Amino acid sequence: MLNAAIALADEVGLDGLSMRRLGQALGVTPMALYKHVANREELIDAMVERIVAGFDVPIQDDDWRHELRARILAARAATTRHGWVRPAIETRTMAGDAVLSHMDALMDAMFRGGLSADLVHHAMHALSTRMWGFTRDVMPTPSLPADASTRAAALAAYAEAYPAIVRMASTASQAGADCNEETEFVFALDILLDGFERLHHTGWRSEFNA
Amino acid sequence: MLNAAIALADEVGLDGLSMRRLGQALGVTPMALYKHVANREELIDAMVERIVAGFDVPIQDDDWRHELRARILAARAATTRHGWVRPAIETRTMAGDAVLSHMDALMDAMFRGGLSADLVHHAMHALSTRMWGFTRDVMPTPSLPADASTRAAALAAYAEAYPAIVRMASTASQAGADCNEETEFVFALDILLDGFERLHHTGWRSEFNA
DNA sequence: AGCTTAGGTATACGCTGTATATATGTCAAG
DNA sequence: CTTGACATATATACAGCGTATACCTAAGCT
Repeated sequence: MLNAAIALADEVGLDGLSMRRLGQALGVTPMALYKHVANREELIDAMVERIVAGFDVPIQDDDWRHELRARILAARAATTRHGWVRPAIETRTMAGDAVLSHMDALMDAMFRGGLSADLVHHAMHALSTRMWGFTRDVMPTPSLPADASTRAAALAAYAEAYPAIVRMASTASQAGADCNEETEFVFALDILLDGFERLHHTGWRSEFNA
Repeated sequence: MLNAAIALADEVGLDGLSMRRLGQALGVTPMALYKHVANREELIDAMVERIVAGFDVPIQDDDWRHELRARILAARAATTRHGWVRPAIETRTMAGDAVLSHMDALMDAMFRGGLSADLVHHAMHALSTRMWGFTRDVMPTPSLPADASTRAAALAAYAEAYPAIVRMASTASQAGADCNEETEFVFALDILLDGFERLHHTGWRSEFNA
């Protein structure tokens, strides 16, 4: 049943995963599902646990920075394979075993690297959902009309109202293959990891502990 | 009507804001709302625009880093006053005028600070929803039983399964007043801004542009 | 043989967004 | 003063949702 639910969610998304549809996919009455799961939320909990438990982390004993990176990129590989995982994780209200294990592994790596409990704590918050390998993308901006004549006018009006956006959007880097979700994700992740490392080396302490 | 919708959402959350309830709050049939708004999504769009347009940014011409910080903290002040804004922004599929203006202002500050279009582009992605002043918090972990005897056993089992979590959770910093959403937000924001600045000074370029 | 129990079914309730068709009240033009 | 247009509110209805409740059936154990 979990497999069927995951397959269905892969196909129709989290919103499309209704108890009725899942029942239909299994050739069973919707209410039959409630013999296996208390309610829809619990079903989604179990689906998330299944995915998180399956994170494929490459074995390596390297420094903490590399381990964190590897674990998070492993999470990313799994969570991007299943589009529904993002909204699912974002709406979970309680961590399950697999979720706790992932978090524990990240924190353990930092502890082994010598980071203070203080810094580990803040680092986890700073990572936020990035520890699961995803971020909300910046909101999509309206696209220009296809028609050539109206397009120029629209672009001009656009450049007047939002000059910085247009300036950025018209650079080669944005138009080129560089604007890639994976690249952006790693860029931000490395800034955070660099930041943690720097604070660690300079003996940072939170105000509360200073 | 927008005011009523915002007031209702403040009270019952975004999910609680149904067309029927809003109609009731206005003493009007649900379908009456559709004379003013195409559908529920468009209503939420308008609500978000209203909030974003009301960001209260303190005037200052300082360096780009301070301006970004001030704008984002202004956004945070507004979006945390209304709990529904987070889920609302996260589900918007297209940026409106106010949203574009906010993004434009952030990018403009960076351009005036001399950052390359390349870096500005990546920085915006790295900020992600943080540019609106919020982050998903790390998932809540189960709390220990209140009963003293079972509590000790639960804690022991917990420490066995998730040693790093327990180690972190049992430090003073976490138990104390330091674990504060605001503090965590600023901590992560400053790491990102520091990172942008550092990359700017060392003349970073994306691989694509290298 | 009889009981428990796991699993499936049927029906129904209250909730959602919204399509469609109809009514009302205001105001400008003839 | 009437007439028609337009903005607004209404009434009804449909398809979907999660799930409470009650019932049934077959397998397994004592």
